[in-house]
Amino acid sequence: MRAASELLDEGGPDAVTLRAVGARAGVSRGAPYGHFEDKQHLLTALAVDAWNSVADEVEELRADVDAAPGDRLERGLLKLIEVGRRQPHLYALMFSTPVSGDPVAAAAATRVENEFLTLVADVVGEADARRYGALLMSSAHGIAGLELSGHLAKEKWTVDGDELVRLLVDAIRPG
Amino acid sequence: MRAASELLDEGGPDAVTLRAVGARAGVSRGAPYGHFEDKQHLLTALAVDAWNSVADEVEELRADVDAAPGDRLERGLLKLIEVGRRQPHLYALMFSTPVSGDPVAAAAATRVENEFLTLVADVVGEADARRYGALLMSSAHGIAGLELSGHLAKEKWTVDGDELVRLLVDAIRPG
DNA sequence: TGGTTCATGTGACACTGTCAACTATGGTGA
DNA sequence: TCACCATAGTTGACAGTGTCACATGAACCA
Repeated sequence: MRAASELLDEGGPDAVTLRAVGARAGVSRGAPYGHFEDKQHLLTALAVDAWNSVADEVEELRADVDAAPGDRLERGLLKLIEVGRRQPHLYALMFSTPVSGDPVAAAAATRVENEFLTLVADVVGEADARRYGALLMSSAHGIAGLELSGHLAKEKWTVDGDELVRLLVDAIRPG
Repeated sequence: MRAASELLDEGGPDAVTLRAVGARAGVSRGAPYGHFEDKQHLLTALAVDAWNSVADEVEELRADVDAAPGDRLERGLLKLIEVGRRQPHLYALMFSTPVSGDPVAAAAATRVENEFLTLVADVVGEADARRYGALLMSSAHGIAGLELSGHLAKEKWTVDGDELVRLLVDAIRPG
């Protein structure tokens, strides 16, 4: 598991061959089949860990009552984007694994969504939280995606991801 | 090429095996190597076609001077999202192919970006076009991505992709 | 006619995920 | 101490995969 996670960071999903995973873990190529039904299930397990990790970070951030609601929301969105920056392959995995079908994966993703929902509600109120929550998650995901594929070059757009998040949160604020 | 495109739509990138492409085109598995350096280059060629196709559609839409600038922008963003809905695998390919390194792919993507840029400028003015252009493309891409991975269920967020685009364009309008 | 060029067919290679059969290994109860 | 069992790991085999060097064949030009 740890071995697979390292290999994913180093060379992407294609580098996560069962041979390589086994070698890194000090076992043989067939060993993972004792723990995972499938290569896909192994990758899904990595994605679930990532979702839960993001949920933990946002949960911790939400506990910081000193910060203004807008700042907390901004930093929460950046937590997600930073996964894309630091572990691009893992990030891609989180969103390429279809959540429907795997209840465990769906639950982990729902944790993150709910964390964001309360963060957004603190800024725009309960009534509009869902609408704007969907908008913010979409936009944050899009920013991460465009950064990842190199379509968000600063010399072209004059802004970077962080500024876009700030722009977005400001635009959402009531009034 | 046509054969590869069909196979991509039917079963995703993994279905685009050289054997299948050859069979569908009536030739043998090694034949594509006369036309493409690599399987990756073949897939990139599909992505370039898709980028140019979107650019054509937005260009055509931009010529419709009867529509309000805001409506044109809205419909332009939906053009991109609709590729994600109708040809999810092709859409994924457009953004998984890194534009840096392949100048042809970069040029095709730049065409789309410039089309959107003028569309945005008609709404917010030249001065803010780049900023808001980046925001809108990011958000549209994020909406398409979340729809694709099933994270944008309407029962959860009470809105769908189309409404998010409308919300976004309204939020961008000056004043 | 002979020669050149180019698209295509073909066999081979190393590699992949997968699985059935086999082999430790470590603990349980008698 | 022994037999028993569950669990984890190994290993050989299988069907596919992308890739490439080489052979084939047809179309064109001198």
